[in-house]
Amino acid sequence: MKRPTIADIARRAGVSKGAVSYALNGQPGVSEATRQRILAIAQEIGFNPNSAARALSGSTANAVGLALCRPARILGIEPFFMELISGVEAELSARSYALTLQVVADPEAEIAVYKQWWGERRVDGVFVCDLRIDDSRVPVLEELQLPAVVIGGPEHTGELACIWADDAAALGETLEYLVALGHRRIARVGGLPELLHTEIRSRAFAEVGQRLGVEAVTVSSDYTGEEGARATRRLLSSAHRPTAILYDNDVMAIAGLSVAQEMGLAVPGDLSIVAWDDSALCQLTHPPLTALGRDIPAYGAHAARQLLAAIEGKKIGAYQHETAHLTPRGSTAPPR
Amino acid sequence: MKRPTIADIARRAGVSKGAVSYALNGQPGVSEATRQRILAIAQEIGFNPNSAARALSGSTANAVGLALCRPARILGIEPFFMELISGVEAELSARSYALTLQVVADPEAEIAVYKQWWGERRVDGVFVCDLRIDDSRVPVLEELQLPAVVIGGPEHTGELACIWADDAAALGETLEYLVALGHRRIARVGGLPELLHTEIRSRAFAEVGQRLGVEAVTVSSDYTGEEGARATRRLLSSAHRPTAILYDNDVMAIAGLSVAQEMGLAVPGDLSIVAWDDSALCQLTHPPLTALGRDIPAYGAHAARQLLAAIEGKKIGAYQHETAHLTPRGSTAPPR
DNA sequence: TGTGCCTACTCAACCGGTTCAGTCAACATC
DNA sequence: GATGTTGACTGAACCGGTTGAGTAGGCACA
Repeated sequence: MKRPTIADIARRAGVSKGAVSYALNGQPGVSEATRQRILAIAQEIGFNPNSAARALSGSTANAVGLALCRPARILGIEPFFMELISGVEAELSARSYALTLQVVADPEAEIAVYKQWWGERRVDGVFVCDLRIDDSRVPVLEELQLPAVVIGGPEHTGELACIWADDAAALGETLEYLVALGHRRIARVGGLPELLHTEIRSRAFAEVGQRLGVEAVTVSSDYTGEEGARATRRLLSSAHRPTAILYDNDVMAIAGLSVAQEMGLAVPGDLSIVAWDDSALCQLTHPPLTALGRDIPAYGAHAARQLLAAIEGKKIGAYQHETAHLTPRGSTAPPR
Repeated sequence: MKRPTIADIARRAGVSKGAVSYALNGQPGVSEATRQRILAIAQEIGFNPNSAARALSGSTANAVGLALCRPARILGIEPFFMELISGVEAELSARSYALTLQVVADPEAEIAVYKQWWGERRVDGVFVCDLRIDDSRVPVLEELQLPAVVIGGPEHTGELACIWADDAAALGETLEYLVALGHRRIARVGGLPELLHTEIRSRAFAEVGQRLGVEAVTVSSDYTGEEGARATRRLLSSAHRPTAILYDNDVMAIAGLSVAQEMGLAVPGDLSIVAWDDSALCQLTHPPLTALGRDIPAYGAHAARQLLAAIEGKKIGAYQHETAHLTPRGSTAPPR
C-alpha cells in the first residue's frame, strides 16, 4: 500500500510541494483559501508526514529517549517506572512525540546508548533516572549537548535540568509522626546506597532522628523483596529490635510485613511499618500499609514538559515537585 | 557539536560516499583493505549513521512499536508488561532496533496510533497485546500490511503472526491438582471478559470442572486489586463458599489473600489460593502464593524475534511458547 | 508611468544516507 | 592484438520533507 506524500497532495491541489509544506505547518506563505484546500486534501487521503524525512531536513527526531538501568525482575515489580512512563507518555503523545525505550545493564551501557542515540539523531532529548553522586552520565550529556531532564536531584545534576521532590522533608515528617506515636527505636531499610536520593534520605533520617533524640538506624538494601525480607529478618532478630521500620519502596515493605508475620509479630501491635511509594500494592496487604506517596504520573508528565521545553531551547532549571505525603493506614500504631 | 557523516569519512579516506556506504554495510564493491581503512576511520571519529537518513532511503525505520491499552494504575502494578518489555528489549537492542512505546486509552486510539505510525513510517512493525475476540485491530493491521506479532492467540489473529501459550492446559493441570488435594468447590476470579485469553481460560475451567465432577464457577473481574478483593468478598460471603480460588493475575490473588485474612479465614486451612502470573510479588506474601508462572522475558524475546523475522519478510505463523507451570507454595493445601 | 512593496506562490538546494548505472584499469582468453 | 570479464570504485539519482531565494501579479502612491 502506497503511503501518500506531500507530492501527492501538491499534485491534487495544483500547487508546489513547498506550498503544501507551508500550509500543513501553519507557516505564512499561502492564502487562507489554499491552506484550507490543502488541509482538506491531506485529511481526505489520510496523510501523515514521513517522520524520517522530517527528521532529516528539520533536524528534529520528534522522539525522546528513556534508558532504564535495572534488572528485569526489579523493573517489573516496581510500579514506579511504569507509572512514570504513563505520565511521560500522556504529555508526549499530546505533542506527537514518540518515546523510545531501552533497557540497559549498567551506567556504562547507558552512556553508550546516549552516544548512539545522539549520533544517530534518534532522539531529541533524554530522561535520566536513578541519579548517582557524581554521576558519570551528567558530563557526557553536557558534552554531547543532548537536552536532558534528570529525574532526581537537585544536586549533582551539573548544568542539566531536573525535577525533584523534597524527600528529606517527607522523611522528617514521617519520623516525627512515628515518634509522636511513641516509637523510640526506628529502623529504615534503604534503597541502593549509590543512588543520590538514597543518600539524601539516609542523611535526613539520621539528622532528624538525632534532633528528636531517638534511635534511627539505616540498613542498606536493593529494592528487591528478597533483600528487604533479609534485612527485616536481621533487624527483628536483634535483641534490641526496632518498633517501627520505614522501607524505601513498597516491595520491600510488603516483604517486611510478611517477615514480621512469619516471625509471629503483630503489625502494627509489635511493629509499625511505613512504605515509601504508595502504589496500589500497599492497599492489598493485610493490614494495609501506611505509605508515603505522591502522584507519579504527574511527576512524569512534568518531567516531559521540562524536556520538551529544553528541546525547544528554553533555559530550564530545577523544578520542585510536590513533597510526598503520608497516608496513614493500618500498619502504624503506638508501640505496645 | 557537529556529528560526523559518511561524507566526512569519505573525505578522510579519499573515496566516495558510496564506497563508504558499501564498506560500512558489509556490501561487496570495495576491497578488503579499503573496507578496513574506512572502518577504522569510522571507529576513530565515532561515527553513527543518522537513523533518519537511513530510514528515508532504506525505507526501514529500525524501530518497532508497542501500544499499551491499560490505565496507568494497572500498567504500573502488573509486572507482566515490564517483564515483557525487558525481554523484547534484550532481543531488539542486540540487533540495534529501537522500541517505541505508546500508552493509549482504548482500542480505537490504538488503531489510530497504528495508522499514524504506518503513515509516518515510524516503525517497521508492532506488537499487539490483549487480543480480543474478533479484534478490530487485526483487520486494520492486515490492510496496512504492517508486520505484526500478536501476543496471544492462536485464534482470532487473522493472517498475523502470533505467539501463544496453552492456557487451557495449564488451567486443567491446576484444577486437577486442586481436586487431588480434595477440593470440590473451586472458584475462579477471571480477568477482563472481553479478552480472548480470559475466554479461553473460562471455557477450559468450566470444561475441566465438569469432567472432574466438581463445582467450578468463574466470576469476572478487571485485574485490579480493588475488584479482586470485592469478588473475593462476595465469594467468601456466600453460604456455599469455595474452598479454593484461582485468580487470573497475581495482584488480584494478593488482594484475595488479604480479604480472606480480614474475614478470619486461614490460608491455606480454610481457603486455598492460586495466582496466575508468578511474579516476585507471590513470594512476598504470607503465606507465599502457589502460582502458575512462565518465563515472561523469554516470551517477550521470542515475540521480538518473530517480529524481526516478519519484518524481514519471512512467512511467520503461530509459535507456541512453554505452557505455564504450577509452583506450589504455602497458599494451597487440602481443605479442612 | 515608474517605483516600491506586499502577497502568494514556485523552484531548487539540502538533510545524509542507499543504490544503480557507469567507468576504468588490470588481467585472462583465444 | 582484439575481446571479454572482473573488481574497485565514482557519480548521480533518490527517499520526502523543509526552507531560503526568486518571481509574477496586484495594489498604492508620487
